[in-house]
Amino acid sequence: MTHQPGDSRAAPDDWLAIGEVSARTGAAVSALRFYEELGLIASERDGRNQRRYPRHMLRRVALISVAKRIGIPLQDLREAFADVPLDRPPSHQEWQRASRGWKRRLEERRLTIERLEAELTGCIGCGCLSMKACALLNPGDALAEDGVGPRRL
Amino acid sequence: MTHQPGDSRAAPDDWLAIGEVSARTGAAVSALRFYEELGLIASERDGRNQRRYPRHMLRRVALISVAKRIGIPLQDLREAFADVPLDRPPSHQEWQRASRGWKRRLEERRLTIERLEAELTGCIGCGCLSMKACALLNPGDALAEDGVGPRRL
DNA sequence: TGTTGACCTCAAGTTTAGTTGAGGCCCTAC
DNA sequence: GTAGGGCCTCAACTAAACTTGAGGTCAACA
Repeated sequence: MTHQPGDSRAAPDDWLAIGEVSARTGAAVSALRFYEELGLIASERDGRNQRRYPRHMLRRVALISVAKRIGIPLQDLREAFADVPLDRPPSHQEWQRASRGWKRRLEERRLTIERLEAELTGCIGCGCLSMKACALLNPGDALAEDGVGPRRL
Repeated sequence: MTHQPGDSRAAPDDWLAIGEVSARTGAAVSALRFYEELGLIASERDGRNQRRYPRHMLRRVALISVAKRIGIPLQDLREAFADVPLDRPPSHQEWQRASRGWKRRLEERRLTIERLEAELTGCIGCGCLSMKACALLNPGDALAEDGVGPRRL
């Protein structure tokens, strides 16, 4: 038979208490409850009505933390996670698909930063005193939009 | 003599009205007033008590917009701008120094993302089903901290 | 026995980054 | 001469992402 969250005979590490998840992921306990409210993560309850998390939830929390760090809003995460099941460990395929979506987002973000770095390198060279030549100030500059390269450089 | 903001004889493009700055930078008028309140930008007033911005302020606003886009909080921007004067166009040196500070911040951010991309590539390869090998889940992982590389990979 | 400690719920507060609205000034154009 | 546009201030509101606090349960430990 399978171990259940309320099953005291279950191996202690099969299901994690909220404090453990917090300790292992670095996310605050209150944040974890909040993510659950948003539907970003899920838990079962044990006999004492306490949350028990399956191990695969750690991965989700880790991704949420990282996304936060690089400024991706939680709403976007919901979409990114759309095809990854909450109630069971994702299959290889499901996880692959989600990972690829993630990579796309990360790449976009990295490219934005790389473009900006290139701009600034130009600025350092020229002192950026020439307002007309500064790509940062190009009106309607791609830096303020999505996915398109700067008009200059 | 130098043109002043209240000087109606000044060339029309020497000083910009808030609406113009908004149009050229993409920042909302209300956001510009807000940035001014925070001390991130500054303006003079013309004879009608309307804000007039020197051209070099466009560059600051552009940087603020970009920083926002990649998730850098405005407080950090204050520090980044600490050595760049508000009241006059920054000198070549001042701008160079600030630009270098910016580059450092951008690089950090880019590296974080690059590391995460590398992690995810690994995950796509392995399906990330092996919880013990997944660097994302390494407890106390550097991804949740500052400037230190991941323990794995 | 009692007192920690980890957990629970629900409501309210906080911070960041603004937006929206009311009420008003001044200039221009019909 | 009045309507509209662009600007002004100040106060209040919003949304995201949490945190904090009050009040309570349960189990283990001294």
